[in-house]
Amino acid sequence: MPRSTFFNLPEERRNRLVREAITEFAERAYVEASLSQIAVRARIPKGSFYQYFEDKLDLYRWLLTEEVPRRKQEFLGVSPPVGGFWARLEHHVERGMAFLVEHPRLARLTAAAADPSAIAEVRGLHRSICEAGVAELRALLEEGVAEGAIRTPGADLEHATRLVSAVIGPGLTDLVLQELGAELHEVLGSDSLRRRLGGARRRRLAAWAIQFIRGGLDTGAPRSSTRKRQP
Amino acid sequence: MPRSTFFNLPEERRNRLVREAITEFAERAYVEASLSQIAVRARIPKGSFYQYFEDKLDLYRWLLTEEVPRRKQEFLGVSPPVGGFWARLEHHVERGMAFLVEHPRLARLTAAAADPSAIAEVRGLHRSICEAGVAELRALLEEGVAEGAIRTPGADLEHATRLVSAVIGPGLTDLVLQELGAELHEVLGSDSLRRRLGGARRRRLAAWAIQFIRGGLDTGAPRSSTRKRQP
DNA sequence: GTCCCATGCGACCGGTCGGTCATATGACCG
DNA sequence: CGGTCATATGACCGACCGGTCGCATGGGAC
Repeated sequence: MPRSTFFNLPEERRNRLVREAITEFAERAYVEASLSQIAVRARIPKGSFYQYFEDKLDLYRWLLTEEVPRRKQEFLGVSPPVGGFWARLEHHVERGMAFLVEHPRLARLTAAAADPSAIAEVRGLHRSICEAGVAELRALLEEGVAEGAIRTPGADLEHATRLVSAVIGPGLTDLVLQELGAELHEVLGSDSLRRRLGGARRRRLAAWAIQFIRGGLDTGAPRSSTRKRQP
Repeated sequence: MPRSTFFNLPEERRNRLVREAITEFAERAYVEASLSQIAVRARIPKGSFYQYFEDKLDLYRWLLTEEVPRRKQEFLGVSPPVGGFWARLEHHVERGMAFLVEHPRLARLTAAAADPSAIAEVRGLHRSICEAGVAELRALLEEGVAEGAIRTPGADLEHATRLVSAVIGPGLTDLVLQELGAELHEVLGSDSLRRRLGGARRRRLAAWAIQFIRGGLDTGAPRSSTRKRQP
């Protein structure tokens, strides 16, 4: 966690630091990212940085576990659970795409949890973020089971969650980039791409993905309901 | 490409270098990987390394585009196209999982194509590998369309390919790791995990994944067949 | 023998990194 | 005013990196 001095910082200075840190960690993996560069770009002496954070990992961890999720929540708002399960899931997916389009750098930081790393602490951090995401999705799918929208029996819900997670994570990201006709790195420089991928197209894509997932869960799961769990 | 001196090397020395390079690049992303470490572990002076390769990227590129694909082909063998489309796809998926289980390090190098990188050349290399993989899968799915096994009209095949790719790529990898109860990094140290994930369980998982994909393609695609392409 | 040349080799180079430390600054207190 | 204390600062540190360079070596050609 940041030191108290960080939170006492004049707002403009603190914002500069956070903004440049997000940019750096969005464009470069943890090891590639350079504190010196962040400091220079934020016009904050490196010595001062260490008054605000314990070290590089402290900053990274705070971004991934506090700042980015906070901003994501802010963007998503509180979405009241309206409509049937599939409509809710579709809405969830569409909002996720909207976040990717409106805040590419924040979305990239969220996705960084899937990056490999040779540093054990970073791996652990990424892992915990991944698992939290999977748990959230599993809870959502469990609602679908409870409502009878999904016929998957409990034993396979874990597997189903993983596949669905891959579809709405890397799969949809890939698809969105394809639609934009751009690479991730080009997209990061832009603050907002809403002009290139508006709500209508996003909703069409989301509906399409939901059809894919719905079909997969409907026919895929029940046939393997008799498999045994590993000991 | 490696220099000619590399291919003239005594076999044992060359194998040591290749083995240690594969290990290093499997465990660490490109930027994290250290030539010095590879050289030390392969007991080859760093000066000598530069007799064999232009630079670090030359080695990495050769591994990703030549050596690893060659070994993968060797492992997969020439699989004659027998059975219907879905049976063939299932076989394809099962063999992919087998490769992951029997040669985790090689499989990890193949998957490295999805890693982000701030180095333009590395990004380009990764991108070309990814696109090649997608093209291969698309060709396969086109067979399915030709045979009438998939009802997806042509316009959406590109999108469908991307989602299927996410399922059998990151999705299945995640699922396999879940089955193994291990993290990727733990798995890399082992040469073979066949005792922990044998053919029977692999086939069950593959069949499960195919059901998921089949259901997704059957119901998901046709409904959006009327959408317009972007200008 | 002597020359040549491909290859082996490790000390060395410039550069960047994450992180530290001695000092400077300036607000507040007596 | 002098003293104290939190904070600001940038020169500096040791480690490591990818890559180079000049010398060593050794097997033919003659």
